[in-house]
Amino acid sequence: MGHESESVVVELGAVAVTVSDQSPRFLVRQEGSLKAAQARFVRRGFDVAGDALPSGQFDPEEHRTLEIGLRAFVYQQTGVRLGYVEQLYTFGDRGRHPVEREGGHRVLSVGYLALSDMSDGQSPSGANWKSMYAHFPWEDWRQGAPQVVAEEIVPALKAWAKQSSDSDEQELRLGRMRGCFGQEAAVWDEEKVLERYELLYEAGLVAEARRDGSGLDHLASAHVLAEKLGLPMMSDHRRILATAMGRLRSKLKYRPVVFELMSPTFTLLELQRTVEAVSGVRVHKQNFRRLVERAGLVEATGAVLNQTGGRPAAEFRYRPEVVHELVAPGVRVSSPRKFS
Amino acid sequence: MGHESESVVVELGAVAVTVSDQSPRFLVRQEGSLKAAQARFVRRGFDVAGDALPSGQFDPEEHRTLEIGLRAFVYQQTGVRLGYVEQLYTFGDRGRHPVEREGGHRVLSVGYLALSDMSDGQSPSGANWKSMYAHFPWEDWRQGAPQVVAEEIVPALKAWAKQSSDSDEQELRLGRMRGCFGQEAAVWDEEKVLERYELLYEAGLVAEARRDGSGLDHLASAHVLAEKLGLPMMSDHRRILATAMGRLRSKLKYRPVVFELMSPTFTLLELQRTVEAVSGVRVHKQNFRRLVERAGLVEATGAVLNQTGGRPAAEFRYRPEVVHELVAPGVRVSSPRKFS
DNA sequence: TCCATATATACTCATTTTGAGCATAAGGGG
DNA sequence: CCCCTTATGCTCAAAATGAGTATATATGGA
Repeated sequence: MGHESESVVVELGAVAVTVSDQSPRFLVRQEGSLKAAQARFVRRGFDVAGDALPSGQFDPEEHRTLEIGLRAFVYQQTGVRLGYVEQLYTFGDRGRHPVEREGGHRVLSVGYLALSDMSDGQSPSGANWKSMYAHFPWEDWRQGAPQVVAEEIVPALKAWAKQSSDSDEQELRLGRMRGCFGQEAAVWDEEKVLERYELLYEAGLVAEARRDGSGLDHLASAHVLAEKLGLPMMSDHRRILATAMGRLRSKLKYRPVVFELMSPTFTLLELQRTVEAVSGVRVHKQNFRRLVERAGLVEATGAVLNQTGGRPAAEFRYRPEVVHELVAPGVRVSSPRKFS
Repeated sequence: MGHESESVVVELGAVAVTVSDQSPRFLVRQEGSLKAAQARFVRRGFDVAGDALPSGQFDPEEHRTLEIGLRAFVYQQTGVRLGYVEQLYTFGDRGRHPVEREGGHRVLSVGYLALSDMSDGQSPSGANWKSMYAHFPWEDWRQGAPQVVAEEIVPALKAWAKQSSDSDEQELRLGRMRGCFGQEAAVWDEEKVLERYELLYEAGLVAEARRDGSGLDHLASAHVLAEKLGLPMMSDHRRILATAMGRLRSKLKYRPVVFELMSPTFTLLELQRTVEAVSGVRVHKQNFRRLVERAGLVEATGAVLNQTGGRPAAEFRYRPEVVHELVAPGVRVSSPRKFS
């Protein structure tokens, strides 16, 4: 076993999230943005349909830390300078990267979650922000359960369950379906983004599953359905996206990370809309305000904004001191049964 | 920039945790357990005092997934077959690994957290389990605030704060001290294990800081203090340990992971003691029982155990079904003001 | 035997937190 | 001024939480 065979190429990739127009969005790589040196490595994946996350090959000579490398790639490929960044997960299963399938080096991807305020003109022109829910249409429950869940996903997963010859396995699949999509006794849990995507993948319903060959072609309608299940992405990037989205929704509740998505000052409704956009569920306005204020997360600037369409709103700013105080609470979303 | 310079060596390491004798413990590598092929790589770190976590170099030829490689290394080096495993963090800063300092390849470490039930004879003879609190004596608040906090850590951190020439920086340091160690208005937060270790490292108080050269030698008593601040470990393994401990304490509260540390059946007091051992705080017995039962985490087996020293206890088992039910809750620890 | 001492388990009670809704305030546009 | 909209203050019941009290049932020894 020579040293050569043991070496591994490390790819750094970012899911950079922002919220605009009440939609969570993430950054994709611009074609043509790659330096020649990187292009060879990165282009390989483009034979697969769909956008790609900004990413590049970690260079130990150039990058003192992984994060430094990541920021450089994102800047090169999108023009965006990242602010808040946290590590998500390291993906390393054989065969998940297109380069490997062609017999190249084994590729390890270190995924990052980044949060940015890209409101009004903060985003460089040309930065390409894609809607999260265009790729995960079943994740947006702000207007109630999305049609696609009841009309497409649940029936298709029931059919998939039936296909198993083992009746225990059938029950297991149905149980997963219920737990993931809030059917029957189960309740919608907005954090299970990854579980849901993986279930759909395993059932062969999303485009990537068919592309990767594990798709179930017995369903004649499979390709029609896949089109209703959101836009596919290059390689396993949609899975990475799902990981990021789940992590973000979860973190929202116990750390004050929403503020990384806000401009320096904001109204409480703007804050609420941002939380709702990310979590995909609506919250009770008065209780949200109570929670945020009681936790000491914000303070009024004193200014009043009257372009809100109704009574003018007080302007607030984040109070970063909370982090050093007693406990640092996040913004808990607790979906009310009825919408306000 | 040749291809060679861009390749990276990936190390897989595990913090395998169990609880025995009311103490959280973790697995360390046995010297002499290494295959010759690995020894060269791994031995480098041994010039630094302290134990090492089981770890080895990821081999893309041999290991289809990172987890498979990890399990193999832990088995080879300790004889333990891991059960529950989750990824912790990928460490990649330049200079953190001894091999790099000698001019070798850049090393990336993917750290894992593993949980095992190693009660009564489950652990292979020779497996070397070390007490967590021997390395983090300030983390065990089950008997109230540990002496070392008030007598050593707080004064030393105050002294460290004073040293800064900038008075803003002084205040910042004091604030971190209070937040980390629950002084004054702040409350002890058992999850901040990593923040605390990093603060002590930054202040040059732990042995590793002095070893790595960032120690503050103006304090004549520094090496005396370092001995009271727990056993050091090889390389940055104590930092990885702190990461694992913090993650575990946090996860305990929202996922039913304690049961990975329990034997198949147990009494509620045994379960409580395990939670307390890991979280390092005591909980109210009656309320703990109420929480666990109400959440449907356990069910009585019907058996009764009367070797408990008092009234016989009912025997319980974990009910894995909860995970598929409505919400999957963990075991929230909420330290009461007074101890029962 | 009977008591002291453990632990086990059931229940109570006050306080807080949460979910939900009502009511009023204050802008803009007809 | 009326009406629509959003902002903000306040109430209220239900649920969760923190802290006990009370009682049950073992063991070990006086």
